[in-house]
Amino acid sequence: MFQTSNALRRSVHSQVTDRVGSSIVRGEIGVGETLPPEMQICEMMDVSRTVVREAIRTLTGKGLIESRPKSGTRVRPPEQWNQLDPDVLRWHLETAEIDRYLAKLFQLRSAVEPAAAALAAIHAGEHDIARIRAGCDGMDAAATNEDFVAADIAFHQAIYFATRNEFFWPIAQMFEITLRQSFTIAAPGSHRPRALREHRAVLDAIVAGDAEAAREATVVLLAHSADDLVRIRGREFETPAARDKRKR
Amino acid sequence: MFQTSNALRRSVHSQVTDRVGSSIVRGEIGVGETLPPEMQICEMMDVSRTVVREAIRTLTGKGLIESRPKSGTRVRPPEQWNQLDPDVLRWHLETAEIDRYLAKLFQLRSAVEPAAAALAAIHAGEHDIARIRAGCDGMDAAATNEDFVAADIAFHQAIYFATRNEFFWPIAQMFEITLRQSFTIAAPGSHRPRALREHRAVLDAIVAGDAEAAREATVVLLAHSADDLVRIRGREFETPAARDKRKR
DNA sequence: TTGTCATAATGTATGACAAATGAAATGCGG
DNA sequence: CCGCATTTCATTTGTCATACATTATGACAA
Repeated sequence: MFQTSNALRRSVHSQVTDRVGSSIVRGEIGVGETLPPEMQICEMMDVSRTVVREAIRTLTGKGLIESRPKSGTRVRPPEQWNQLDPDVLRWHLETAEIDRYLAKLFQLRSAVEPAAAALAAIHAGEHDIARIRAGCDGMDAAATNEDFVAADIAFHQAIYFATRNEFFWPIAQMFEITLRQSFTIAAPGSHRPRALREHRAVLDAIVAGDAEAAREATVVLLAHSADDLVRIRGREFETPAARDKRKR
Repeated sequence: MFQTSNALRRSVHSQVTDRVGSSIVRGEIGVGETLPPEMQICEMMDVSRTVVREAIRTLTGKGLIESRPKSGTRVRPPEQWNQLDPDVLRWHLETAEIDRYLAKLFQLRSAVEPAAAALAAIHAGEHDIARIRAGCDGMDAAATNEDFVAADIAFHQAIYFATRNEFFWPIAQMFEITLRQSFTIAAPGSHRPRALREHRAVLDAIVAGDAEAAREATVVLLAHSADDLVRIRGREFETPAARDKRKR
């Protein structure tokens, strides 16, 4: 391991994009403020203006900043960021408040994944089902915890792709980044048998083409997953339903 | 109206980004194929290499392409595109198959918005509620159909922001683009009273802090909205539940 | 208040060189 | 003469430097 994952080898403008983007997301620059003029950034990071401009272009494309002649390049309000962009997400995860972000992502997942399973039950083709089944089998055969997590991720991703709805795909992409973190911490080996059973239930419902069954099975799966997360990492991972139940 | 919306006045690299991105999304270049060398694009569009490179950088940031020295710039598989990116979405909507894309977006909306309303019921602050209420009032007071749609959009957006979960925000952003199209076509004036009543029901549930009620009210609202879309634009807008019901 | 202008920042153009890599050319042993 | 490894070459992207164009801000003056 000579490199920080895949960050060191990359091109110069990627590194600049990372440094600037990261400092924006972690709030070092503040909404509405302007970042230093391009030439000044060039000097600070010892790169050419070409590189800085291409980095700025990338960040503009992600909605983080907007620039005008004379007035400079300003940080846009976070409501306009592409929060689902993999890079933006990664910069978020570098923050100290990882648990809060994982919890919020789990909220989104809880909203989307049952519907994704229902759509998968309707639209999945042979290839899709093969991929989902491969995920199940991989979880079954997994020797190490790492293999188990990888298969688990593949399973869930396959469901998103099986919706045949491309707007679900980037959400799956995103989960790949985060599930890897939350699962490795939150999946105690003792729960594997139950997890496996619940995954197979989702698979069966999709194979049968039963949308409602697939939705319900996914809800159950996520609820138990949330229970684990609550137990291990705290109440932030609670679903609204569970919260209501506790409050009463 | 001297310009094609806001496309003509913009910077040169934005225009190049649009042209290239659009032609990729509409499949003129094909997955895995390489687009022409930078210099060639420069000649074709009569711009400098600086501009072309910045456009390519933007598209790379959206996941559409990846480039390597010597081998050129290739189109990545659509699974890796940031399909929720506003630009990518816009390029999609230029396609002939608008209905299919609107239908898919509605599927995502049906999945996300009930959960968003539930979260809003828990987390909304005074400011959030004021915005949601303003949306309702705006719908009530709307003279023209355009005003009505604008208020409607503001209402739904406010709910997404009220979740206090930034990962829901870009989805709201996206809907702003598309709701404007589907609503203007699919909202017959005769249904306004019912729509207004249902919107107020969501608002009331959020104000009361009742997550489950907010979810249910949103489900109802969306179901009726889907009915309208099905009636006007076709079966593609059907929800899975409605589809099951019809099949039985 | 209004209009004009200087100024500072981004936007665009051009030319040169570095680095990487795929493919052709080459050399060697069989 | 053929097959395989090696080397060389050429093409394309990546980076740098410089110059000029464009635009909007803020100050100044009528």
